[in-house]
Amino acid sequence: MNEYNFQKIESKWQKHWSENNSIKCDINSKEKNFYNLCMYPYPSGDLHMGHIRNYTIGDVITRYKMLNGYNVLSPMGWDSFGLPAENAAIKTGIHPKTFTEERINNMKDQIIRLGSLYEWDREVAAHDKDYYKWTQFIFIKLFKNKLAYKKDAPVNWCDSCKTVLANEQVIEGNCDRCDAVVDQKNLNQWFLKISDYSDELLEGLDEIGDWPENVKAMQQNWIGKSEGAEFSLNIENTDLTFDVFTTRPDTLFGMTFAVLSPEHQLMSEILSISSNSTEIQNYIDSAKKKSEFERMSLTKEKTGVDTGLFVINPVNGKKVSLWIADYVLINYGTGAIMAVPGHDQRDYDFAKKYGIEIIQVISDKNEKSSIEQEAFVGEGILINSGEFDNLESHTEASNKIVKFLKDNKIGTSKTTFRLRDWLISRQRYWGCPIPLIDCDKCGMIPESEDNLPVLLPEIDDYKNTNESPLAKSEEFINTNCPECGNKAIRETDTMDTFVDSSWYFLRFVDPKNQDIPFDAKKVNNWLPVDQYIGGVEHAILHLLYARFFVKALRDMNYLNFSEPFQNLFSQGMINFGGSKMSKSKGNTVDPESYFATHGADALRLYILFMAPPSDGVEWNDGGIEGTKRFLNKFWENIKRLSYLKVIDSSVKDESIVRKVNQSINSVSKHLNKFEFNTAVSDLMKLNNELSDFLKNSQEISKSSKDMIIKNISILLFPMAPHISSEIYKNYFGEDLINITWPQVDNDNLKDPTYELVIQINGKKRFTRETKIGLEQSEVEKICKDDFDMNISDFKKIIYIQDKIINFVG
RNA sequence: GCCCGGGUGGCGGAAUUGGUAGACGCGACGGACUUAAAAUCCGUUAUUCGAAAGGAUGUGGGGGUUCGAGUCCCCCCCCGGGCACCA
Repeated sequence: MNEYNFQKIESKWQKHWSENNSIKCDINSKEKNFYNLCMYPYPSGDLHMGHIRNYTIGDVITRYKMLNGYNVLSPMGWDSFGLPAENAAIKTGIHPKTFTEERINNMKDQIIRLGSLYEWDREVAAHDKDYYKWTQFIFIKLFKNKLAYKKDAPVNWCDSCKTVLANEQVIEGNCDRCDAVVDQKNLNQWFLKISDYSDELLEGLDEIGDWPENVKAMQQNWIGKSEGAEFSLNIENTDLTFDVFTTRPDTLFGMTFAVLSPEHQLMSEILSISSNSTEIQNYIDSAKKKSEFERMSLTKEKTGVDTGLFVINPVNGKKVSLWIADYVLINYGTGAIMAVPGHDQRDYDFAKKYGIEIIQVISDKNEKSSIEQEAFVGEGILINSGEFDNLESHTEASNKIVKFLKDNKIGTSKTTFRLRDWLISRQRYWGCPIPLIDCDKCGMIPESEDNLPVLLPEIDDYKNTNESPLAKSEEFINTNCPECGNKAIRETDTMDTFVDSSWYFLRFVDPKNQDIPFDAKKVNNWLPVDQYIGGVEHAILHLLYARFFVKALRDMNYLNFSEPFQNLFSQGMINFGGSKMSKSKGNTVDPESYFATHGADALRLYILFMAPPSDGVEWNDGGIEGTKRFLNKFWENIKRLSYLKVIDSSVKDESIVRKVNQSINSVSKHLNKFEFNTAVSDLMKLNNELSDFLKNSQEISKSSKDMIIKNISILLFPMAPHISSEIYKNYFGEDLINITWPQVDNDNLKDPTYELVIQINGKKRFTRETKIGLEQSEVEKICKDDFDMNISDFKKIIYIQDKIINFVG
């Protein structure tokens, strides 16, 4: 054996795995299937450390499962539609397709260079017409099932990107891509009806397998279910009514005013009957001018205008004033509220500012329930509430009052969600064309399935003005209606790329199917994904949309399960210089350079070793030296081990063989629990033990030598597959990938001696190397003989076998 | 404000779930090899008192339970992430 030449070894094995189709699952198998999936990446061109961490973890799981006898499906593909390719095209004139595919090739090389095993025959790319044909197909099915619709809506418009953004893509009023301020604009847009599944998306989180609690919590927050009541208020002396939603029906008697959002549909009627119409019009105009962010950030000072009109409280007939204020949002609930300043802080602030009456209707037994300084939102009993006095808030009284509303046909119980429908239209070129046709006669008609895919047209200029660049192609726009054959116009918007990624994990099971998006039998056999691995940045958007897609496809009979991802693992971010690595900050660490200087195995080990994989962590350049050193020492140790004189007796090897067995035990446990950092440290410890053994030994038995080299290679294989494959091949002539993970020998786990801790009153006083399995009396004797202790002086002795003895007194 | 995480040496982090706190690695310091450096190897490395043997303190802070607490209970502080005028 020579020096550890990682360059040579790594390229040799990467070639070997590829040429031998080392990972090739039997898609028709029904037994021991394991679908292991890493989130497919946007092809930015270069792998960054986040990818490295993601794919290293994924590859550890793939290889570990393979050696444990699983039929592993491990595919990889590309989330290859999206803005960067298009922006580059505007700048350089290179076609987005050319640009994208160059980057895919580059990134694929790097993924292979990391040593990750993927079944590349199953590769899919969102921009490939063989893929987006089926994205369009699914969209049409959604449309036909009334889960896709078009409507005029105030949308988030980024004037820098010239496109609309989903609510999820607006971060504190700014575009999450370019950071420009997002405006409100009214546009005719496509939506997917995710709100139909609000309840199921929420409840599914309780039934799903192993997902990080924080991801579940984030989705719960996002869906934002709240239960309460809805009832209508009548404007005095008119036949105008509007609905209000409240989660606190128990405070209904405390309503001292009502508020409409400035965008409320009753505005024109109110303007026509209010004596205050000029002021109202001014207020509506000024609210319109404020961006959503401005409105939200002005949390301290609430503004509003009195309509001079009154509404009647339906439970007690009390007349209260009607206001218009922009602290009431049009797109939550009904866009109108009953205001109970005594028990809601926002209403309280407003009432104080405008001198509106504040009534207390809930009282606690202690003085804490005063409403002198602020609203009282705690629990208590109802007061000033007529027949409902003395009921307990919030639940009991709410139930009774809701029942009253129902019985008197005033209102009803109601559940409201924060989750809105998913806006998927993008006025962009590099995305999946929405396959619909607008016919004057027939309306919105889907392209006939035989004509799919609706191909992206070739255009000269990718810049968008105020509509999608697709509109620049006359050839594309002008078509015939699939129903009546008359001239008709194509939809020119493309889809949000999150649509592409909402079903790719289904296509992987059947990637070459020319007739349907995927075969139901195969998908039902392989899904849900057994292990999904990706960054926490997708905790809400991608994961929620994919869950929605699966539920919708299930209801359209394309599959028979409800959740796409049984188990989810979110790896933490790798930072550098205290913040997220990004090209604009110039604080990136390029993984590729480490392939050359340290090797993929050393990089993989360091990535795994640096921290628990779900934690965020700071990149430390010195750290990778440590794993490189470890691999060098490991290589040298195996070499020295192989040179030892072989003898028959294995008596002297017992201890090191037991250490190997202990490592089989601990590495297996840690891998099962995703504790890769401690799995690596187990192997480092074992390597140190091996160094010590080699320092003191000149000879070894054949069986011990084989046992050590064999098992230590297998244990290392999931994490550092190249070096371990090379060693295994050198010694046993076989491909490690076909070997079975070792069983723990439970009879040989415990060391024969341990360090007994002798405590007096709970404090450590002495330690002593001691045989395991001793009775208390034997240990007491040791303490007496060796440490001169007078046992009878103590009141109480606590003995935990093979651990500790504590003398109390 | 609400909901999740988390707080352990100079640093990243371990700790069999109540039983020797600081494994493993990085860094630092000392030594060997070398003309020298790198690489490699051997030591030391929580703080503090002590020449040493040895002692005291120590897991964000304060209380408690226990023979024994990083781990369990109560109160408080700080940091990271998510949501937020959501009625």
